[in-house]
Amino acid sequence: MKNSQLYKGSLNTIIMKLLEENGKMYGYEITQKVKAITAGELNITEGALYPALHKLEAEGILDVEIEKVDNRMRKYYKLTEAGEKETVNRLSELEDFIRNMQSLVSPKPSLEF
Amino acid sequence: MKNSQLYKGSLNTIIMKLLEENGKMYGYEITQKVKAITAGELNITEGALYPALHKLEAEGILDVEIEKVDNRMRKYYKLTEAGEKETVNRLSELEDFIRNMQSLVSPKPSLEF
DNA sequence: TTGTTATGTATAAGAATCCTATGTATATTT
DNA sequence: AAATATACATAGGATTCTTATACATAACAA
Repeated sequence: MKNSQLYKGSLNTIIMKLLEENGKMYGYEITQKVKAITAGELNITEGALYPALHKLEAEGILDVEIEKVDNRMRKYYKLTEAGEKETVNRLSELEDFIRNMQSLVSPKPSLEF
Repeated sequence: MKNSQLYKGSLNTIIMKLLEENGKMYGYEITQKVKAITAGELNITEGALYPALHKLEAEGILDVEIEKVDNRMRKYYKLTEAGEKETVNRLSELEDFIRNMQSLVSPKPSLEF
């Protein structure tokens, strides 16, 4: 896992965005989707994912629905109504964050020349 | 302070980038610079900043130089040679991070239509 | 002159997030 | 038969950050 510390704090936003986009997903599916989208660069560990899902559920952001596929358990998560609203906020925060980090890293050249 | 969790893990990179750009800076100056660049959106707390500076110094990333200005103490930090090399890596990681987060949030539209 | 704000550094206690390691279980591939 | 993939779960520890507190000087406002 080559995850840098930078990803710390972004897991909830990632989960919520993927659920907003895909309707419902189960944990293992989320890890694979993230790996695919980031070309293998970001690997979400189970030790981070499952507690995060449980917490989001406890907070009323996610609903869970258990299915049995191929004799194996799957817990499908989807956004609640409150979760959808909160997702909008989180994505807005993410945009601000990215914009601010880019400002810090690529400062606008001054116009004195 | 309206800092979201997203900034967690990015403080070291921010400090190193600012020092790379400005040569040497002291703690309070860093907080003000960040506040200015982000239009007040990111406020670095002392409780986060000073331990971070001390750790970077202990790791050999930063050198410190104490000055007395206006009867008040200032501790100027600057990158060591190792620190400059490490800064290149950190900035590269930050670029990857931002790119990956943008991929997750703004998925490329599929071309099937 | 007295209080507040700004400047400047520092640390302790706790919260939050994540990683590592481990555990359980079934299905598929080698 | 063994290894890998699928699928969920948690305990222990590391790391990072917030909150609160502390000390000290300078500048400004009431």
